[in-house]
Amino acid sequence: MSISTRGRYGLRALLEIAQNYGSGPINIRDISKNQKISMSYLEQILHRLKKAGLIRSIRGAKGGYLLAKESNQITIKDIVKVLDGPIGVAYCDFPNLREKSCIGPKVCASSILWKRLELTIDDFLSKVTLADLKEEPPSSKKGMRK
Amino acid sequence: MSISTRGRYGLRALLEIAQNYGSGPINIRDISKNQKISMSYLEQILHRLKKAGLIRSIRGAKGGYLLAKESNQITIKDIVKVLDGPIGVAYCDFPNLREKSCIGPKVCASSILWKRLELTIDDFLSKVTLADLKEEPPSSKKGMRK
DNA sequence: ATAAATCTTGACAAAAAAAGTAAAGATTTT
DNA sequence: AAAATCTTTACTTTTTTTGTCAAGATTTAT
Repeated sequence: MSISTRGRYGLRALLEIAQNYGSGPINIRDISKNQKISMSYLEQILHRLKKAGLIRSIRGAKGGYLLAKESNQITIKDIVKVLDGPIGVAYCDFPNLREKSCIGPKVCASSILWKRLELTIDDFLSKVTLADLKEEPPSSKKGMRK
Repeated sequence: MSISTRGRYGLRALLEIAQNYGSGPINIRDISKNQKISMSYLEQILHRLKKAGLIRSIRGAKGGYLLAKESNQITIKDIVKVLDGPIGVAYCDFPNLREKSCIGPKVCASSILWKRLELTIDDFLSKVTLADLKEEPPSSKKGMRK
């Protein structure tokens, strides 16, 4: 009942990228440094996020990563789904029974419970976007660090 | 983001025990047969549930397991907690930094998110009890409560 | 054009967690 | 006393997670 480190790292990387909006693409090396995640592992994670259409990349010198959509269009659910797989809390414990598709009402009762839990989580995660978590842009009086 | 098989099996075993209310204790062998879970594994699971005070056991011939409380006093959260451990969706990724307890606002934003998710799940699971999932005893009409 | 920076991809390995098995022992009822 | 049943611990296997490594492809700046 927990989020994998891949999921957590992915969210942090995305926040880093989102934060950088307006300063052009941010490269893996910087994300790695700021978030203390190894470059190799980051490559894997970012590749998944890219394949899923959440970010896009620019190659070559001065390249890096950018959000593929506005940060308020990217939900946490999207991210978790890409990095942790679908939310599936539990599937039927007897998917392969020939005689009937389900062993009986007791099992069904629990299956239904897990399904409802899944929907609850899903609902929560699809209502929060990257924008909700993003720091305000460092425009005003406060000195900004790069 | 899923329930372990131990948790799922445990819930099913408990439903089996709850179902049997009024017919005295039910033994491991029967639960094992009905739910298709190995006796050895069940022993492990039931022992945890007993230690946690959710069920009690009667030894010797004609012995078996009983709920330790009314089925409406046992929440799914109780069960999951015993079998899957506490819900903890995610902890701080940098618990050991000496300088400060947190690396910065970006990390905090995600930590807070995971904490809120945790509370959401927790809330859901503590509102459902075994009684809500239990089948009606065979004599009565088939009423479905919410 | 070329070199350097950067993303891309696939294979592999170490570590941790989950799932399950086995067996000897203790207790109680009949 | 025997049989049924729960108790407990140790161990093994399997799966998942968490990464590392390395060669390759692409693009930009000069």
